[in-house]
Amino acid sequence: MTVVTRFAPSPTGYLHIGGARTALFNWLFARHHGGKFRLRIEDTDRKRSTDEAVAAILDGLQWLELDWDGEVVHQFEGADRHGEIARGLLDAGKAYHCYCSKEELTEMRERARAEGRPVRYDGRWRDRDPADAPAGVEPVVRFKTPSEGETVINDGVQGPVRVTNEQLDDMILLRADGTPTYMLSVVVDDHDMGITHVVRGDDHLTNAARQSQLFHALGWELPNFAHIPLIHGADGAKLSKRHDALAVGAYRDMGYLPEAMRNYLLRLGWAHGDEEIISTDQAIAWFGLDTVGRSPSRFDTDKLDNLNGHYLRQAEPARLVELVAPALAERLGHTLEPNEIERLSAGMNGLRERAKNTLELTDNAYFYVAKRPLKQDGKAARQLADGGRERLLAIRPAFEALDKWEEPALEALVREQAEAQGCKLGELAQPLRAALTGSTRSPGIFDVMAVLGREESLARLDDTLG
RNA sequence: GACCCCGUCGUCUAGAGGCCUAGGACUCCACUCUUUCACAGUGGCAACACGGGUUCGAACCCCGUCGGGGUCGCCA
Repeated sequence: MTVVTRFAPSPTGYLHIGGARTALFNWLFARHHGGKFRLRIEDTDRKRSTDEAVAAILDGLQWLELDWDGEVVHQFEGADRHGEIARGLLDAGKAYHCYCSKEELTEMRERARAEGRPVRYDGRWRDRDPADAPAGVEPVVRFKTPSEGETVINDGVQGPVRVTNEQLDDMILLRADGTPTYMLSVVVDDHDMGITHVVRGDDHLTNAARQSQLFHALGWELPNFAHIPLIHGADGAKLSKRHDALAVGAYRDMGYLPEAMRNYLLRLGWAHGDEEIISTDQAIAWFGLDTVGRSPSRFDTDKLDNLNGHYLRQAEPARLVELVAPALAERLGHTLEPNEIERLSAGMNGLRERAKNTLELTDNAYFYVAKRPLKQDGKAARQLADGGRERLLAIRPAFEALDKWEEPALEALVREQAEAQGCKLGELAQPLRAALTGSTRSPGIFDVMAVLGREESLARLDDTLG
């Protein structure tokens, strides 16, 4: 059997962290088994679905590099097919028309709640004579839920979950306007698309019982269900708008790398022994539903940052330059010139060691392309004022005379000069850093000098000495 | 409220009856390295929710309590 999974978001908002992880698990599971990963947009609620949301979801998935197989399925396009299925159920006596008004339903629920009874539709139209139908009321179609026995979901993550059937009321299949509901559409689509494994959030667990009843009524084979625990905010509550920066796109904007995001999301609810840094290939090889945890987890930015820093240090300089270039260009007011890009590329090795996201990387990289004369920050200015300028002045000729403007030679020279001046290396290196970078924190100063080159280095030096 | 799920360091987790005086990672602290900041390395703080069973033996099995979460829509 070829494994077919799907990610089925509803396009009512952006792709959030929880959805992203669901997508990741589905993707990983499919890739692990050499199967298919399908994407289906659950847009049966016409009022709330938007094209912008669809675009945002696709965009988020693409950023995370979770590629789907085949065409994107838009659920609503199958409305006719879903309607047919519902009518078939009606003909088979497995569904019926219900003429309850919304007011009636609200009242029913309120009374049930007040009396402490389970809140659900009481099935009042289930066996009623259709001749009783009030005139002018468009009925909904409800599914005749088995009233006795229990429904057992053998969940791939949660294990067997039993729900007594009397707990489940007769769900609506077709709305009064004839459009299918989600409950109907998922079942039909999952069947039609040959979905073998339904991997989704825990919040769908009870839905699985209802859906399983529909599968049975239709005589269709049940897919394997796996309900993964939800991700909560740092405060332990369900992820919501209060927890800012939920959209995966927001993480991209905050300078996170997709591979870091994938690694982080993977470790939320899933583990492979003590492994922490897991490449995507390795994840595909190792991933399985059986090792998915059962308890919800909290989103922890610190860990994400740490992982992002790790992947940043691994990233190719050229790629990082590309990521950093737009923001730098904006700050500079012009698109980067070839020599600037070259300088950034050369400096990236030292730069990427010191940033945990590309925003920080951008800030740290700025001095390489900044126009002279550089502005010194407070601490840097102090370094120069506290005798630093004099010491630099004293070694300036030695720089001028240096043969090879390369890191080892530069370092040797400064060490030599420090000894000659009878000062510590730092007393020379720090003012140098202040003059060349405008800051007291930067990559190794000899690295910086080599990247900057003789001409630029001396020019920056003179800016502060003159 | 009813039903369902969950409960190991602050966080993510390993653990599938003896290998556990509970391991790793992040955070935090100290030290080492060091021209700064980082990185890296070393060390440290820190957990089996509670109460009963079962068993020679329980973080692991059972029951209860408490706590957290989810679902109860003509939303998905």
